[in-house]
Amino acid sequence: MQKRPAAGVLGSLPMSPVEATSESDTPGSDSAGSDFSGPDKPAHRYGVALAGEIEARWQQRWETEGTFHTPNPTGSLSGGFERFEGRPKAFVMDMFPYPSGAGLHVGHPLGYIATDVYARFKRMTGFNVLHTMGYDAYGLPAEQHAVATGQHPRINTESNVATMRRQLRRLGLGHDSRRSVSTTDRDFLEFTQRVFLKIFNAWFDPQATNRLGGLGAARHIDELRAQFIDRSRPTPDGRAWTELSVAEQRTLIDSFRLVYIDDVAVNWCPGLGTIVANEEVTADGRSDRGNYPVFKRSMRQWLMRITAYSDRLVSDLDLVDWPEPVRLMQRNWIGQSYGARVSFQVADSPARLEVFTTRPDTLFGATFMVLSPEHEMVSALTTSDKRADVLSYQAAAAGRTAIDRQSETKQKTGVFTGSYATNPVNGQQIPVFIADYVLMGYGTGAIMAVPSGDQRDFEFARMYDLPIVATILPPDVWFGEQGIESTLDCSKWKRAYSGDGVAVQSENESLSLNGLDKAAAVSAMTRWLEANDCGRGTVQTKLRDWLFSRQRYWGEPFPIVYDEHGPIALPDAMLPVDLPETDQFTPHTFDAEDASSEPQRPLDRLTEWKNPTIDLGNGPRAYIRETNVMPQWAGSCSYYLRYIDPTHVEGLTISENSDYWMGSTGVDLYVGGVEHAVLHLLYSRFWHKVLFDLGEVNTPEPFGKLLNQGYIQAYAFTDGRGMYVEATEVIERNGAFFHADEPVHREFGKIGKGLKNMVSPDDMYDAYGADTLRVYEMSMGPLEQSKPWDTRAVSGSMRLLQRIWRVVIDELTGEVRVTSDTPSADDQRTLHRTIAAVREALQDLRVNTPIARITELTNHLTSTYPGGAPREIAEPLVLMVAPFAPHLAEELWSRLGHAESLTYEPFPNVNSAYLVVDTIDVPVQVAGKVRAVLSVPVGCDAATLEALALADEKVKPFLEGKQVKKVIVIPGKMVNIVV
RNA sequence: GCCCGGGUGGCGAAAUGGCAGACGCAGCGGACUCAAAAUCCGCCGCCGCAAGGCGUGCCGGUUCAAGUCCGGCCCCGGGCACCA
Repeated sequence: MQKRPAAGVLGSLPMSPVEATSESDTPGSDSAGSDFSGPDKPAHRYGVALAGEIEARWQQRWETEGTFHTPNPTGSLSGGFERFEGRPKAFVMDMFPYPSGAGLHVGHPLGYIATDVYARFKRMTGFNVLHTMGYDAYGLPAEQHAVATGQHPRINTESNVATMRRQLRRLGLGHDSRRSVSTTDRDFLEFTQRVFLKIFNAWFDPQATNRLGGLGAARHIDELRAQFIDRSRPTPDGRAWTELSVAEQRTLIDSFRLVYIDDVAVNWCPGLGTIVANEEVTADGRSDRGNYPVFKRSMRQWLMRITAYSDRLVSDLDLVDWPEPVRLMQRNWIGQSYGARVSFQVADSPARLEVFTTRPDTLFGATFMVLSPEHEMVSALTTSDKRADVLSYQAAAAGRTAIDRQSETKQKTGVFTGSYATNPVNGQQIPVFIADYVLMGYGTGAIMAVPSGDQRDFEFARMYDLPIVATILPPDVWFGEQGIESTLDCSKWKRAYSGDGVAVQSENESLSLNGLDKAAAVSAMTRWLEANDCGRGTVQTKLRDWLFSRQRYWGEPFPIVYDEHGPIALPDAMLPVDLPETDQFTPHTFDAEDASSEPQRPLDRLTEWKNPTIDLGNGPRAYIRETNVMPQWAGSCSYYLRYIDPTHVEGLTISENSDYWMGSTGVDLYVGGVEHAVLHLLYSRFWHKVLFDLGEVNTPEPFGKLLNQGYIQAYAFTDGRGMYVEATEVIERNGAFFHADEPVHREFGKIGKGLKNMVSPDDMYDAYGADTLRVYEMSMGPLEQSKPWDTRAVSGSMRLLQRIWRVVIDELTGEVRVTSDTPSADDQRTLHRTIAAVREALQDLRVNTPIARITELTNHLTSTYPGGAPREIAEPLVLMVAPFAPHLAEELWSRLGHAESLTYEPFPNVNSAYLVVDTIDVPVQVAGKVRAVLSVPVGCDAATLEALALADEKVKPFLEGKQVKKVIVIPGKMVNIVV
């Protein structure tokens, strides 16, 4: 799930540099760290050494006691559930990471700390909390690393997972380690294959009523077969089911499945021996890695029918509490447009050309047609005299990638096929062109061109001197902008008019749109098309079915074998289909220019594995295994369900457990980077909806609340040659920056080794401790916001923890020094205001302001009670800081005499009696500017306030020589004297 | 080009339409110290000696009152991009 470029770069590093960093001398630790760890400090001051000791001790105790083991209602993890009976649940998740070999930098844990703070707060407010962490461990970087080193990817992957687990353990995250999964674990692989088979053994019935009452639902494939058998659904050619051969039956059923095989256009890179994703192709049509040519080719691939769910994937976005930008991105990605399909009769031919248009109301203005160069009917439509032109245009287009085409100038190109089609509304014969501005991947790959209403068509028409007919009357203001008189003579127009307006020049014997506005014209035309059997209203989506096969080694094998008729799903009992052991994970590569080469998948070479003899119920027989593997997204689609029942061996989960943890709205909090706003979250929602339709889960959406954490960025420095220099060695002098006395240039960017501004959490553990890192990251600002890392500023968080320590512990003796004194009313008021603010903010996942409130309370205590604060205030303070700095809080709680971990200790409650005050300050404004502050009793009425304000000595000078027009009094808030 | 998000001190940031800058970093001054560090106390938006004036990207509006609401612009960041 790692963002692609990062995974690609970081994943291929030969070893974990983090191990090396943390054991050698760490930049920054000597300058910043020694401030807190020098030899002359009081013996029991909270410094980095003491923090490290406390943290290691509590991490050990949590592990030994299973503090964060969360019980399920039933099954193998149900021990201790009684304690939570009747309590609410909270399922708190991070997007799990790809275990990169480069280890973590300080930006990674931001979200993990935030979910941990929230999870700990929820535990202290009575919730049963499911919180753990997994690893998305299949994928390309590990495979590339294996290719480079000859070492099996599993070895490297497992060592990277171990490194990350170690780094995260030191953060003190309250994860239930029993539920921590890696997608490459054998159990998890089996789980993924089971989910795959649920989807494979399902079809989408657009007529079925789904569980939300809408139309369209997945059903088990056997129900489709039953419909064919009992003839409630006719076969395509009308024959009875029993009259079909076994092969025909299989092919028919397979064509309905949610997972199916089809020919699709892919980016084939012979030099790499693999298909590459669109994002991996450079602007000049070469591979991102290796710089080999990439060819657009059609290949047989596995696909998932995600487009069947387009409507629900859009409409159910209303059911989730997600950031609006993410919902928008999903809607745009799915890209539904409402319009019509229109069918054009080809002249002198029985063939028809179908197009999609969002503007059927402009059909009278369609004066030519354009097909994508790859359209399947191009060859049939091309007349012999045009064949040479068409073929050369097609060849030129094929040699260019989609990206290449787009980067071209706006100049439209195309060629005439020699054929004409009939405009169904006016019988005109209109020429058919091919042009690469029409994309094969959208709609039908063909358009009706309305040059008066579409700028692209307009440019094309001008280029090839084609007629332009207005069907909408543009408003006068539009003509004004063009600097021309209002006219329907489009030869005078400078551009197409695509806006709204009244239809003109749009009538035939049975239809007139003239005078109608756009909406009325669209619906009138759509009705006419349907009545005359040459079109219908439809919704077109940009979303394509999901290309699900990869020609690689390090991924999940399909639980599929083939016999002579096609693919067969293996039964659950034969799962998992393990990835076979081999030392050849390199894809076979070809002459980089050989576009006609065929991919040879790594698994194809394992002939013994590929050709098993299996008994599928009719005796042992030879089969051929599927040798594609699943894409990396597969492992991340359903992992939240595995967290629920990590040891369960039948089906997907125990339904009682998934019902309990998913509740009515799904995962209660899902935190991750916005880079997954579309693909991961869309694929995951799709799988979940299929499982929902099939009754495997009972929420329509997997993730009820989503939050995107921002990035942590850092300054980077370049020298005179433009080379990056080690950021930790740069010195600031009078606003300028120097590295080894040479001036350097400061810029701002992602943290990482590339920019030589890497800051690892290990550096921070060594210089300050994990609690300080946690507090600092939470105090930096709102979680959603990107913000710059500043190692210098970390010391402020350290100082806060030192002061909290000092509230409870005598630095010189190490003795607890809280008193049994009765706190003053002022203390109580400060405390309870803090509690109220912290509780309210944490409910909303605002993590920075509670730290400010806790700081204020701490400062109040250290200044009021330099020798030790009242226990009645100190204990709630310790509990409030616990979600942020859990090790420190546990240590203080324990020293305060509590035997149990504070994990489930109730979070302090607000006693509103302490919030009551008898006097308040009311600002007095004159003409909107504050001139005085009145100290008045609570409940002071408006008349008294007004009198006090007008009589105030500070106010009087501003009233001199002026007429008081009006006095606005908001009792308890404000007095404003208007002059 | 279209669609989002955001512009507040030297820096990170706070602020149900009601005292702009809480809290922290950096900086300055003081206490302690032979000294330094650490710690503690104080100052810390800009202009001004002061009184005071000016300040939340810019211009305008609504309101007794605008960082906050409305309209128009500018800049920065992100997403999509010949989608018919």
